[in-house]
Parts: sequence; structure tokens; C-alpha cells
Amino acid sequence: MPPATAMPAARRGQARDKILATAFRLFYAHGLRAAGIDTIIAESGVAKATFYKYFSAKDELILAYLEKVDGLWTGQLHAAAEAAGPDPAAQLVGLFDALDGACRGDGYRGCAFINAAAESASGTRVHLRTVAHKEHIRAWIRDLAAQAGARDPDRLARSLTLVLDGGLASGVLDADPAAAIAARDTAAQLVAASLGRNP
Amino acid sequence: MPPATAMPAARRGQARDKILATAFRLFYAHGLRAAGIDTIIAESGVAKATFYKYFSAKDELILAYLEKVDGLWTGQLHAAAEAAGPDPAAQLVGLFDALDGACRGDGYRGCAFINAAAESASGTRVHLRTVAHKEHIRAWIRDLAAQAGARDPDRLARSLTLVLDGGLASGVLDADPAAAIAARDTAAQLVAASLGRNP
DNA sequence: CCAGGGGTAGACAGGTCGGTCTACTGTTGA
DNA sequence: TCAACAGTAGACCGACCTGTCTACCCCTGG
Repeated sequence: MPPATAMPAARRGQARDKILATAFRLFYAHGLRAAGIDTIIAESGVAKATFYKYFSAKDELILAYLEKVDGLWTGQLHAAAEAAGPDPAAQLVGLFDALDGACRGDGYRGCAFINAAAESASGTRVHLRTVAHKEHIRAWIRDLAAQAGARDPDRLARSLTLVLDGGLASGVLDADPAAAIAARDTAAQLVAASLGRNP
Repeated sequence: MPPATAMPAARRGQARDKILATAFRLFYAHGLRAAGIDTIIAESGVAKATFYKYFSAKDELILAYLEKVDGLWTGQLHAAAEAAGPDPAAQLVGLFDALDGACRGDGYRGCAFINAAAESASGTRVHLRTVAHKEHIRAWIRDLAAQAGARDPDRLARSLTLVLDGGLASGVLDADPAAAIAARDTAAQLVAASLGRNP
């Protein structure tokens, strides 16, 4: 790291965090286009020049926002899975508790990635980032399915991600907890069937 | 109908159709906000005053667009179901062929309603319209499930709509036909299980 | 012949968008 | 002491947004 700055380390980059936190809130609540730069800057209590020091354009902020959501949501998914115990089959079902938890939260508006994809043209960096996220999730679920000894891990992973995405997508319409419960229930059924309980 | 106009009947309201057709294309391809009124007007080959004669505001056009999509998509769903024959259980699976057909089409970008919901604040007329659409679909699927003699029609309908929404939602990320096939496959599994083939 | 309705063309207003730029303030390490 | 740096405040730019309004054209029924 180059020499030293004339700034207290505690304060460096503090503005960036405030901006990102505000962006997180506004992007998720109102959508990528509806949340304007001016509003984000004003609600962050930050100067415009400061914003453009950390983010060269709005797109960069959106990308940073998606990165943050990715980390948060993936973490919740992993935590929910692990809370179900060491059995991979149980984890495959348990991860759906994250969906339940999310849709009970205030201001739940479905999946940030699906919503972002709906507002971005395919081929753009933002859109590609949403695709990458979904692929990561599916790869993780596939691993879990393989560990659980599913007859066809890829097929089970496809089914489960469909159910998960369905639960998330319906969340942007209404945050009905019944959808999350049904998703978990459906997942349990699919996991059981895939484990060879019946032909 | 009042007296008579001084206009050839064939031409009356023709402009409205052109506008709606253009709006359909642009709203779906680019999103509600990204498609501007000026662009829609220009590509419709219509004067601005004509537009505002038929639609008092952009929101009205969006609502008309959603109405049109509703009719089209519901029609495709019904057609796919009926193509599977008279058996309600087969229809419950067959309707997923509409998903397959849709995602193979050019410019497929997932579910217009989920995308619209992602761009509209909850409580607005646009948002409420998306919720109504999803409820209609689910009610129809529930009826089919009841006719098929499912043990718990409501539960089966919930599961199937989750899978359907999952397939549609993933379409805005990438138009992978594998997702549609997996959705149909998953639906078949759920329908079979719900019909009492196994405890 | 002419009133009236459906249409076109396009200027215009008022606002918001993302982004740039200038000028200034505090803090701190050399 | 002072240069360097993180920050603030806010004017400003050009582009684009929705929506209004004026002016004109063309066709047709009375």
C-alpha cells in the first residue's frame, strides 16, 4: 500500500459505505431507474463530487449494489441451510426458510436480481451480473443435491431453483408468506422423490 | 351509438391499434420506464395529439398493454392445456408447453407482469393489475387441479404456480429452454404425486 | 358548400435525468 | 507551516421526460 494519506483511517471510505447503504435501500424499494442519483446523494448526506469519486457512473453503483445483495442473500441462504443440520437433504429443504424469512421482512419486494434484470437490457454488465448470481446459486444447490445422493442432482437442482425463483418472483407482486411455505413444502416433496423413496 | 361520424368506419380507431401494438413491443422489450412516450409515438407513425386522444396518460397505455398481454398469455396457456387432451391432469402438465413455446420465441424476456411489477410501486393501478393477473392464473389452475381430483387442489395449484412463475422469472435472465422443460417435468412429478399415486 | 371530426406536424413548457465543474472547508502528516 | 487529501455546497450542462397547445390537412354527410 502506497505511503500514507493525510486522513484518519477510520473516516476513509466512510462516505462510500453511506452511499452504498442508501443505494441498497432505494434501488431495492423503488427500482434501478426510479431511484435517481440526486436522491441517493441527498439521502446519503454526501456531496455530489464525493459520490463521483467513489463511483464513476450510476452503473458502477448498481453493480456494487448487486454485489452487496449477492453477499447478503447468499449468506442468508447458507445460514438457513446450515440451520437445518448436517444432512445435505435436510439442507436442501432448509434453505427455503431464508425465503420465508425474507418475505416476512419489512419492505420485501422479491428478488433484487430478477427485478434488476427486468430493468436492464440483456448483454449489459448489470444484466450479466444477475445471470451470474443465479448460476452461482444453482451450482451450490446442485452440489448439495449431489451430496444428498440425489438420483439426478442436476435435475433436482433445476426443479428446486425453479421453485425458489417462483417464490422470489411472486414476492414482487405480494409478500405472501403462504408462497414461501408452499415453496418449502414443494421442495421437501421434490427432494424426497429424488432420493429414491419411490420410483 | 350516437348519430354517425364523418369518418370511414374502417379507419376509426386504427391509430389506437398501431399505438398499442408499438407499445406492446417496446414495453416488453425495454421495460415500462425505458420505453418513452415520444419513442412509442414516433414508431407508431402517429401524431402526439392522436396518442393523447386515445390515452389520457402513459399509465393508461401501460394498463392497456397489460390487458393485452393478459389476454394473449392466458390464451396461450389455455390453448396449451387443451392441446393436452380432455384429461384435467394432463392439462395441468400440458399448460407448461406454453412456457416452452414462449421462451423459444424471439425477444423473449420473461413474464411481462413480473417485469411490470418490478418497475411499479405497490398500490399503484399498474401494480394491482399484475397481482390480479397472477390470481386469475392461479384460480384457473386450482380449478383444473380440483377437476383432476387432486387430494389438495389448493396446495397443488400453489406448487404449480410457483414452478410456472419460476420458469417465467428465469426467462428475464436468460431464455434457456432447459428451464421450460424442467418446469414441465417438475409439474408432471407434482401432479402425479398429488393424484395419490403414492402416500 | 361547408361544418366537423379524425388525423398530422411540431413547437413548447416544466421537470428530472446523469454527470461535470468550481470554490471552499477541515484534518493531518511531513 | 503547509501541501495533500477527504470532504461539502451547489451551479451548471445537455439530454430526455411527460404532457399541452396551435395550426393545418383531408374526408364525408347534411
